[in-house]
Parts: sequence; C-alpha cells; structure tokens
Amino acid sequence: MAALRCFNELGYTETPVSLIRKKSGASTGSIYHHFKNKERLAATLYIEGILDYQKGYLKHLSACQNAKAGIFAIVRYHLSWVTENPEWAIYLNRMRHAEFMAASGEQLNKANADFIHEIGAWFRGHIKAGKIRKLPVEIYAALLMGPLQEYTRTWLRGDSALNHGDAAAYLAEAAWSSLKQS
Amino acid sequence: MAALRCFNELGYTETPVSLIRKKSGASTGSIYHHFKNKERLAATLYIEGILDYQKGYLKHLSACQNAKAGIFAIVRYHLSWVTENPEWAIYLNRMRHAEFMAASGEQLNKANADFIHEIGAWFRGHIKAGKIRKLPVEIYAALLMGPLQEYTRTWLRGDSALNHGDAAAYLAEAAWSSLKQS
DNA sequence: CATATTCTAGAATACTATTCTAGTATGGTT
DNA sequence: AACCATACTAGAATAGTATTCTAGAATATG
Repeated sequence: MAALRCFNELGYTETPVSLIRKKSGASTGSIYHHFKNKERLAATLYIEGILDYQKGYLKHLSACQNAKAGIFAIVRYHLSWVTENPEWAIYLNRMRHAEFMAASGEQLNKANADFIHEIGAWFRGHIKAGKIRKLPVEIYAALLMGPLQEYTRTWLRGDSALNHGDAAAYLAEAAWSSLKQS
Repeated sequence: MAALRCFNELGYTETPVSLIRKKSGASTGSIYHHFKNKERLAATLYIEGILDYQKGYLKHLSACQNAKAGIFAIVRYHLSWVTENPEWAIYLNRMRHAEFMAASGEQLNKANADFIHEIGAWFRGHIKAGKIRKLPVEIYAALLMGPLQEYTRTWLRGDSALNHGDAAAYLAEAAWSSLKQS
C-alpha cells in the first residue's frame, strides 16, 4: 500500500489524505468508500501487518516441542521478520501506541486475544512439564518481548552496528535464562 | 498542563487546539505565542516529562556504588515513577514513537544523549570492575529497559492485577541475572 | 439484457490549525 | 512618573485538510 510509505516517511499526522490519493492513484471517493476515515485506513494497515507477524510467530512457536528451542525460535523469528519487513516493522512500531488503535480495533482486539491465547497454551504446556518457570502472565511478555521490542526499536532507527545474529544470541540466551525452570 | 489531560483522553490527533484553549483558558494567540504549533506543544510536554524521569533515574543510579544494587534501584525507580506519575507515564509511552518527536527534538536529542552518556559511565565502571558483563550497548538497553517498558505498558492499560512490588522483584532479578558477570 | 450493487470521481462542505493585526500587561530606564 | 521595549493576549481572518455528497461508471447477478 502506498499509504504505508507515506506514513513512514512523513508520519501519520503529517501525511495528508491528498498525498495518499496521488501516490496510490485513487480518488477521494474511492478512498472514503473503502475506509471510514484516515484513522481507519491507518488501522487497517496496522492490522494487516500485525496479522502477518503473528501468523509467522505462531507457526514458528508451535513447531517447537522443546521449550528452549521455542524461545530461541521466537527470538530469531522476531528479528528476521523485522529484517525482512522493515517498512512494516517501522510502521507497527510507531503505531503500536497510537491512541486510536485501541479504540478503532474490534478486529485487532480479537486478533490479539487469540494470539495471546495460543501463546499461553504453548507456555502452559511447558510450565506443567516443569521446563518453564511459573510466573505472572505480564512477566512473560515483559521478559520475552520487551528486550526484542527495545532492541528492534534502536535497530530500526539505524543506531545499531550489531548484526542480528549476534543480537539474537544475546537476547535468546537472556530470555531463556529468565524463563527457564532452574 | 491541561493539554496533557486532553492528549491522554482523546489522543494527540483527536485533540483540537480549540479544546486545549478551553480547558486551559488560554487564547489562540497566547498558545501560538508560546508554541510554534501543536506538535511543538506536544513535544514540549514530552520533554518536560522525560526530563523529570531522567533526573530521578540518574539520581537513583549514581547513588549506588554496588552494581547489583544499581540495577535493582533502577527497576524500582522506574516502577515507582510510573505509579506516581501515571498521566505522564501514559503520555510518554504514547508519544515515544510519535514521528515528530525525533524531528522536533533538538533539545530532546541533547537530553537523551547526556542521559545515555551518564548511564554509560556508570556501566563502564562496573564492567571494568568485572561485576557486569561486557555486552554491545544496544543489548544493555534492551535487557534492562525492554522488560520495564513492556510491563509498564500493560500495567498502564490496566490489564495487570500484579502489584508493583512483585513485578519489581521478578524484573530486577531477571535484569540482573542477564547483566551480571557470572 | 436489465437491474442492483459496488466502486470511482471530484466538487462542495465543514473543520481545525495557523497567521495576523491590534491591542494590553510588564519590566526596565531616564 | 513618563517612556519605551518587550513579552504576552485576544480573537477575527485565512489557509489547508478531512470528510461528505451527488452523479455517474464498472461490475456482478438474475
């Protein structure tokens, strides 16, 4: 979508609908036929990206029987998805906290809930099996995804000289050692 | 500032300057005399918040001679600042990724650079002393702040039943074990 | 082929940010 | 105290952008 490039270059607020019109060749009427408004357009874009990310995430996670392998796979997957879809990653990263995502996201909430639920199932299995520590839910997300998000953020800004392979090693090791049952 | 409440309630884009006018009692002219435009107003607010956060951060960190104590202090500080300044925390959290922060932030970049520099100094000391592992810079931020940001985010959305004392314990322990020289 | 529905155009409208002009307080200077 | 300069306030005027609306074109359906 042309809107993605516009939003990434200029930012959501700075991108006039007229620019999206030009870049995409669509008319005002057409745009407003497909999307209720600019926010919804942005939200639709966001959802498209996040669904793609989540789909791969679950695929990689559920492919792992082994707890440690699962955690490592997630870290590698996250970094490679970001590397392969930098435009999307930038956009998702920016829009994640956008006020209207929460409101405008019936579909998004559903997707997120399902996503969390599936991950939860995987984790519970390994917790019962004594491979992963029993921790409050919030803490899993914080320990596993927090460092990934933070690293990704600086990497996307181009502030990182580190290659993803090395980063993956550090981050996976750290995540695993904080989550594993010791 | 009244603008803070408006932005938090409605979101930046959804908040018309006219509303800020009403809530704050200031006139259009007055607002535009003090701030170049709406973005700058938002950025000024952001900077005010982040400076307060950073000031306390450095105070707590530099008060600790001991590496482990420092890491634990940061975790506690972060959580208590967020608890005590939820409005600010919500705002900073949302605006962190806002496109215009980067651009509109001469002053902000300076503040961030100084902040990073001071933290770096503290870390380097403890790395030399063999207390903290030698890791790429990006990784420190990811491992220490990533989980805090992620946890904070869910807590601010009200999705967490966990109390901060418990959270602090988990997060501090995890951060320390991934950073310490073993 | 007829008809209904979806989609496209682009002008008209309605907001909202921002600018401008004129004026009002304030603080310093003689 | 009178004067000036500067900082600030007001609110109307302007400009620019999102959104709506009306008419018409394309596409699907019976």
